[in-house]
This record gives sequence, C-alpha cells and structure tokens, in this order.
Amino acid sequence: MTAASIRARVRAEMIEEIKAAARRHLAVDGANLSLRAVARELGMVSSALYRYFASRDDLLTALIVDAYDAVGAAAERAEAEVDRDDLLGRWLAACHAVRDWALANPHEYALIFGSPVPGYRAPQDTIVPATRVPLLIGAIVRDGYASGRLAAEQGEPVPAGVRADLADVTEQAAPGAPPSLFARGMGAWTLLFGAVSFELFGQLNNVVDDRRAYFEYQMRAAAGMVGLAG
Amino acid sequence: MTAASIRARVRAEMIEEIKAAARRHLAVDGANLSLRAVARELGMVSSALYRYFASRDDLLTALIVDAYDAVGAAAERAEAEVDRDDLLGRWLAACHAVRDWALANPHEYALIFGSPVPGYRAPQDTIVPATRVPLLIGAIVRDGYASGRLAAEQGEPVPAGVRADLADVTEQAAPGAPPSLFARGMGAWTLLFGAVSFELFGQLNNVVDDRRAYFEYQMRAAAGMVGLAG
DNA sequence: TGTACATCAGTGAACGCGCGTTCACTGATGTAC
DNA sequence: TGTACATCAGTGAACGCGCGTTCACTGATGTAC
Repeated sequence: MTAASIRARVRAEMIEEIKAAARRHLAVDGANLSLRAVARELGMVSSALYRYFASRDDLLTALIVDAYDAVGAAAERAEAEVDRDDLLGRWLAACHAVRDWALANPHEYALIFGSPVPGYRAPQDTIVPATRVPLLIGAIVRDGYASGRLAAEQGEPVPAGVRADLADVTEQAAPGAPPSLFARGMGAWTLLFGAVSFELFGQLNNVVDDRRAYFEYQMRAAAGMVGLAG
Repeated sequence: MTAASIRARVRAEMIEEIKAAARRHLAVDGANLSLRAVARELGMVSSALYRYFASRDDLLTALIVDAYDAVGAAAERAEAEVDRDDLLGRWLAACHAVRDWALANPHEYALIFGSPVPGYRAPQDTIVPATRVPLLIGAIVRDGYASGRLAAEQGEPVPAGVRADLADVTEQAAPGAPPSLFARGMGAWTLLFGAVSFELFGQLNNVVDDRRAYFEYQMRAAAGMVGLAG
C-alpha cells in the first residue's frame, strides 16, 4: 500500500467521522446543523472542516445522500431475503425495513422525508439515491405483472392524463408494466411513507399503542390496493 | 364600547399582526423562527413582543394551533357543501381542501405535518385542533356505516389488537361505528397527508406533472380502500 | 368635571451566547531527484 | 540514502453577523374618587 493511498484512506475515514458526528448533531439542531458544534465534538477547530467539506450545505448534502442510500439499502436487503414468488412478503419486508430504519434513525428520516430545509437547495446528487425505494417497489410490481398475478387495471380507473404522466417513470422503474399498475404502486409507496411519518412525527400519539401491528395492517391494506394477493 | 374593551380589541389585533408577520417569516427560517426578525418587520423592538407572547415557543404554539384550525376549517367548509348522501364527494371535497390549503400555506403545513421542531415540546393546546380533520373523516365513515353503505369488514382483516387499540378513538370520532371500519378511515387519512407531503416536500418532482389529477386519483383509491362507492 | 393613581405598550441597552467563512500560519508527511 | 521541495491537515484569530431574554425606563391612556 503506497503512502498516497494511506493518506487517501485516512482522509476517507476522517470524512466518515465528520459525517457521524454531524448525524449525532441532527438530533439536537435538526436540519439547522452547526458546523462549529460538529467540529467541537471532534476536538477540532471549526475551520478545519473546510478541508473536507466546502460548506455547511455540502455536508448536509452528504448526509442526505447517505440517508437515502441507507434506507434504500435496508429495504433492498430485507426484500432480497424473501422468496421471489412471494410478492406480498417482499412488499411487507421492504415496508418493515423502512420503518425499522426510520425508528432507528429518526433525525435522518426527518432530514429526507420531513420539511424541506430552509435555504437549502438539493443538488442533482440526491436524485438517484432517492429513487432506490421507489425502484424496489417498481421491481415487485413488474415481477407481479410479468408473472400474470397483477392486473393492468384494478380498483379506481387511472385517468389517461395520469397514465401519460407516469409513462416515463414506469418505463424506468418497472419496464414493461403498464403505468396504470405503477400508479397503484405509487399509492402504496405514499401510504408507506405517510404511515412512517405519522408515527415518527407524533400524529399517532395517544391514538395507537401497538404501532407495529397497526403499521403492518395499513401496509397490507396498501398491498390490497395494488392487488398483491394475501 | 368601553375604553377597556377597545384596549382589548387593539391588543387582539396586535396579536394577529404579530402572528401574520411570524407566518411570513416561516418561509425564510422555517420552524427556526426569529423573534427579532418578526419584531423588525413590525417596526418594533424585539423586547416589545414579550408583551404579547411569553417566549418564542409560545408564539410557535400559537402558529401551530392556528394552522391546525385553518386546515381543519377549510376541510370542514368544503365538506359541508356536499350533499350528505354523497360520501365519496364529501371525502374528495375534504381532500382537495386540505391540499389547496397546503399549497397556499406550505410553511404552515410543514410546521404541523413536517419534521418536529428541534427543542420544541408541543403543549396540550395543540391536541384538540389537530383532531379536526380526523374527526371529519370519522363523521363521513360514521354516516356511511349508519346508513348501511359501509361494511364493518372489508379488504384486509383488521387484527384484534389493532381493533382494541382503536376502540377509544373510534368511540370519539365515529361513535357507533366499528373500529375495523375506522381503521380503514385512518388508512385513507394517512394516504391523504402522505400524498400532500410528497407533493409539497418535492418527492414528485420530475415524476408527475398534473399534480391535481394524480392527487385525485390517489384519493379515489383511498376511498376505495374504505369502501366509499364511486 | 378634575385630579391622583394604576395600567400597560413600547424603548433601548445590556448579557451572554451562538454562527459560517476567510486567511495567514505551522508543522508533519510524502515525493522527486 | 539523503536532501530539497510540495502537499496537506489543522490552528487560531478575526470579520461581521445573528439570536432570546431581562430590566429599568418613559409616556400615553384609562380608572376611581
């Protein structure tokens, strides 16, 4: 291992340490992250961070990208363990993985699925990681359609304009499947994150106790909307 | 009109002006609202605000209560205009009212349905206003059940534990209706706010163009979940 | 009707903090010859 | 193998801001007699 590559590795480790400290500080400041507080926690002077991130927004972007990647990877990992033919099982595994990740990392979840950060403009880098969960849902839907278990039309008819709007994204996420089916998948995706947000952001306080059972019920209902058999 | 009541009215108007200025500043600072900025906009010195609100958190609480009341009132008003027998129409009217209000007041929406404000602890005062929309959905569901058009059981079976959890809140929101039906209503409620949040927080960017048509489709699908006939 | 007193809104200075970012610098480590 | 130079991480001071909250005060307006 050359000296240069050691230096690069140390640098990469330092970047990870900075991000880890910043993640811990999300709990305190929310998206209003303080560079100086992060530096203090690492025993550095605040200006030293500029060796690693060009600005506070750049650090925030890195946290956002990591968070999308982490929740996406968690969902993919859980879904991959389920028998390919068990469509409902794949969907539920992904749902619970998203929820478990969110409960374990509430502030990172809020960073990506909560209120937009005032004054922060998301750069292009966040787009691809943000698609991992929708792509996963697309894959389930596509498999269901390809094997003839999911119908193109079911339940509420999807208006022609909406189908046209979704043609592109369907081709990317679930190639070969009809947009009308993908539209239902997007409904399930919406219900998934709506349910996690409600739980995390306190709308279920004093309403539901067994959060996991309630969540699973709602996710089964979402699956029913899509046509995933029980 | 007595002098005392004039003084009280002027005071009430001042409180409204402060809240209006604060609402405008939500757009800039998000939940990280600056008292000094609000005072500046009103041409006052920051300490003067303490005649009206005991602290920054108190002002935030007032904004939160107002926001819940505003979105609740908007939904109630729209829903009230629809024929009582048109359950689907009542639901869709409420949905569009929520979405329209959110699009017109995105920062207030984010304040109540976005990430929790770091360091802010919601007092009891926010609980009742927060229930207006769920209560409205409860009323639709109750009417549907009372008139025999909504079945107690439909779609995914609701686990016994979840039904037990929801017994109390069902009795309050939809007295006489079965918790299994109200659980479906909560799914619709979740999908409603999930859809609005996705639209407002940017998850639909570059995905869907005709946001209104897409939203209405998803809300019809949510209605289908509950059993509201088309 | 006139006067003494109380109430209350708003001021301005101060306390004791915090922040992101820049800049010239030190000193260690690596590279090229 | 040894030396001159380049690279790079981290320092510390500074710039120019911001903030919530307290406190003694002024002066206008209302109340009680």
